[in-house]
Amino acid sequence: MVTTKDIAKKLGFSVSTVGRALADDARISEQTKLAVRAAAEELGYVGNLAARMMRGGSSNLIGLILPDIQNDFFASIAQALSESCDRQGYRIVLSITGDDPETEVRHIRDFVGARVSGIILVPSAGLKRESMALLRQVPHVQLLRYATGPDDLWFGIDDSDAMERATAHLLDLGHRHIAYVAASERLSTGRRRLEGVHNAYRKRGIAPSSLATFLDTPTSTWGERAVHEMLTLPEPPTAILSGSAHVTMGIIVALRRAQIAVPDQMSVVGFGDPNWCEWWQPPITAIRPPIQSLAVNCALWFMDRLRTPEEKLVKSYHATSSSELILRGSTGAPASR
Amino acid sequence: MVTTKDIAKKLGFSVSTVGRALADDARISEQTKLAVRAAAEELGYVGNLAARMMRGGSSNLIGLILPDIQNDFFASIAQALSESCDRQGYRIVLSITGDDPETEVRHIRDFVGARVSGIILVPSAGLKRESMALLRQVPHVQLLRYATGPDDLWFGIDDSDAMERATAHLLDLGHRHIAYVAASERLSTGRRRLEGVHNAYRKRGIAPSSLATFLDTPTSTWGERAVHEMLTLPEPPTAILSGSAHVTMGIIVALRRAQIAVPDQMSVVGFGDPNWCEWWQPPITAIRPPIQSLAVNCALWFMDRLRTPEEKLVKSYHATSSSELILRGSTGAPASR
DNA sequence: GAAATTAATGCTATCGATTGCATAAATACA
DNA sequence: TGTATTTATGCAATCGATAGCATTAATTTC
Repeated sequence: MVTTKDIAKKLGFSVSTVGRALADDARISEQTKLAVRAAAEELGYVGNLAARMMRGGSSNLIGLILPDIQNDFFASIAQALSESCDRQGYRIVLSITGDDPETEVRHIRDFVGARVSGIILVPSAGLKRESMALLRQVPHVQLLRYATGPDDLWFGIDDSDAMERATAHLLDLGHRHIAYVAASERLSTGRRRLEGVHNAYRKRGIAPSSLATFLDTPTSTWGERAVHEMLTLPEPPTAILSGSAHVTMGIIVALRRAQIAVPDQMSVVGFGDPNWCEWWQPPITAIRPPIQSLAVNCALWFMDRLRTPEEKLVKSYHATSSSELILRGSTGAPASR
Repeated sequence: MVTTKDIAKKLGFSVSTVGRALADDARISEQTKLAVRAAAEELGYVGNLAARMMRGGSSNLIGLILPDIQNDFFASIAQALSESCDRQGYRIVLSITGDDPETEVRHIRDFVGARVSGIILVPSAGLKRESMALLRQVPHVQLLRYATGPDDLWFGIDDSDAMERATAHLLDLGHRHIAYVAASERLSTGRRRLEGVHNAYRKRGIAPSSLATFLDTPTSTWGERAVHEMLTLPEPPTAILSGSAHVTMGIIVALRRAQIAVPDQMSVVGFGDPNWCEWWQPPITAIRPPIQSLAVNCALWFMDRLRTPEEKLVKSYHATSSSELILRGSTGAPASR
């Protein structure tokens, strides 16, 4: 590959002069700069980032750790982050962990090895001590999920509030037998969302005894299975709260297979609002988290932090944004029995 | 950050010894190795990739260029590629171009600057000369879309064959007035798919005069608009071929709004088979491209190529995999008039 | 017991870009 | 005309890991 040395040799200059010309140093004559730029262009010179980094420079790389990129939720985040970072010259190194803590450590280690400027992560459920130790070496911020151990910096959704409003909606419609199908409590988001469900009950003075929870992995398969299970209950629910879009899909498909009419026999509220929620028949009432703005805010804040001198850095920062509850056709009053 | 020098100082060894101990060099005594490893662990040493790269080493980074990560199609590719590469120790640097050639050049330039080991790209419609020149400096392979200019290495779907079969399915059902809604011919995939449609007509000796094509950007909005337009034709189609999943979504939503029954009044075949195709009512007949295996094959082939000595490299390689046509409920014989 | 071999480690140059400190030439000022 | 100043450039060290070539000590061989 072409180096400054090649350019220097071609023009009879020293590497210093070439380097300065390319950096537009004031000391270099215009004539020389033009010659150097022309030669660089001609030879197809592209500066070696590794060499630049060696001299204390930073890497313009930001590590992004996500559990899954096929999930619409995370894909939107990747898109928004990528755009925001791009605008400031940062590139994204992608790590897809599949929620596997081992993979997560490996990738974090590589990020540190590559001396990325920072790491934005959606931590896996079982974030390892080792990962935390590695993270301590690099500026980082947590997104969506929150794990104690790394720096206390977090951008997320007010999961509790969102879920509380969804639950309130169902309770206010008169539902008393509600099923909650979601991710296990191993994730911070799982815990918060369940908390929100309970809050809604508590604030209305309704005993949560009639709440049936189905907690496992947030997949459509789990949504389907949960529906089958809840239908065998002595007193089946009249409404379902879903904790994730994949689960919602599983639920509504299973309901249709079981020929249960939505919303007449069963109301459904989903967390997460992919396009098909609007297009489904009936359109699905759903919580729409502000993913886009969340990701953009996080990116801007984080990149600003990367430029902030050490002594001015805040130790702790939590930013929560609140979601919208989009009322559509999948919720209604319970059928009278 | 901790360097080999720090470890050396702590233990009273030279950096060479530390380096060799970490590299498990045979000349170093077991005792020393243990001491060095322990110290490295304790200090939280992570080798500096940049420094390693300076000495002719390669970067374990692979650049991935995609038009859009929110598209299910590309997200699956990213996932599969990421997993395959991970298994061989490669990390993915992500570039989302939004099909903008300017963004594409910038990202490719940065990839070259970062001395990535290779680039896997889905080229944008207007891949610039500058991009091609930069690509010439790095091993690369094209995925899905094919552009002349970069190396003649390509992994893709047999778009023509797939579309031909979908068209044949409709023709064989008796449809003669067919609408084809897809991406413009600026993309290689767009051209090939249209080619396939024509092939089906030709092989059956049917004049393609009754084929109405609606070519633009492959979005759901375009799908909706195209439906509105085709319904105003003097002789509206009895079947629609869609060139992308997004378009399919737009089409079926528009049809439902217009209260046109599928498949009784209108048959629909989509290119691309996201989950909801199966779950929609009626389930959508769709072409399922082997994205997963395509991505995995591409990744394995490419990483193997990265290890191949220069003189043994093939100059040209095209791999096409064929798609499946999944027959579901959205296609049927045309209504008799 | 002297020479030869092996084992364990150190010294130093290298990769490419950057930068402080010379140096050389050209111009300005007294 | 000689010194100060500006302008344009070169030299050499630096960043961290690696690898060829010493070097030293320990052990084996004849």
